[in-house]
Amino acid sequence: MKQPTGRASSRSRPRADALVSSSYSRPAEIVARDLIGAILTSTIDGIETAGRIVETEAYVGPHDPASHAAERIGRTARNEPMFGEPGIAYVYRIYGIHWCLNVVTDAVDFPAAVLIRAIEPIRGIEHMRARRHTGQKRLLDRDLTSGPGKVAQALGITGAHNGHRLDRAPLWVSAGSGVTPAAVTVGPRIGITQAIDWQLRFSEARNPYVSRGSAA
DNA sequence: GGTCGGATCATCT
DNA sequence: GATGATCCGACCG
Repeated sequence: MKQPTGRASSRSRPRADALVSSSYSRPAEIVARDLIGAILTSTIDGIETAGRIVETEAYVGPHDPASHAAERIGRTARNEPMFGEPGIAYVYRIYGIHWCLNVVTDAVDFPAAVLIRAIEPIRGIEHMRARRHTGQKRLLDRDLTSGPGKVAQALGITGAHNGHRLDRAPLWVSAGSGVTPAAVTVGPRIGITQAIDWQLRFSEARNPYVSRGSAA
């Protein structure tokens, strides 16, 4: 769709409250820690939903054997966004069923990313419930977004958002109220078979919206 | 409370 | 042809 000359649409203009690109130009494990407490908002399909990030995982570079861009794999069509600009989304399909949202970090041509594993719903909760609803049972609030596949489904995130700059509609990250280091729990990543002892999962301590399997 | 298996497909060997 | 940064329902206790 063409825009009138001299005026960008709100869809392509950065949000004033969005985190700036330099926030992401740091090692993934630093960004992953800092994103705890930040706000993730989507306006996909005309529906606004938002949540507070409460759990992340860092995939720190080619030396990280659990990364989609590990050295042994190299640069491929799938992991290409991880080599791109810090602050863009890397969205991939897993198990043929679910979508997972990552934020690309560090530097161009250095593949690193932060997986958004869980958020605490803030706005559009009934829309999230409608998107997540599958069976007969009404989902508890804490089951709406307590896992990476759930976050994507609740917010309407799909492969269509792969490579999207996360400082603007329809999907962006903005600063939250801030979380002290003492309130962040660090532990091993989940669902991987390589580097299982690397302490690269970050979650807000005692938050009921973190995924199952998260350490106390 | 915990564990188990099926769903389902893009990606890479 | 095998695998996977997951989820959910079924079943057991």
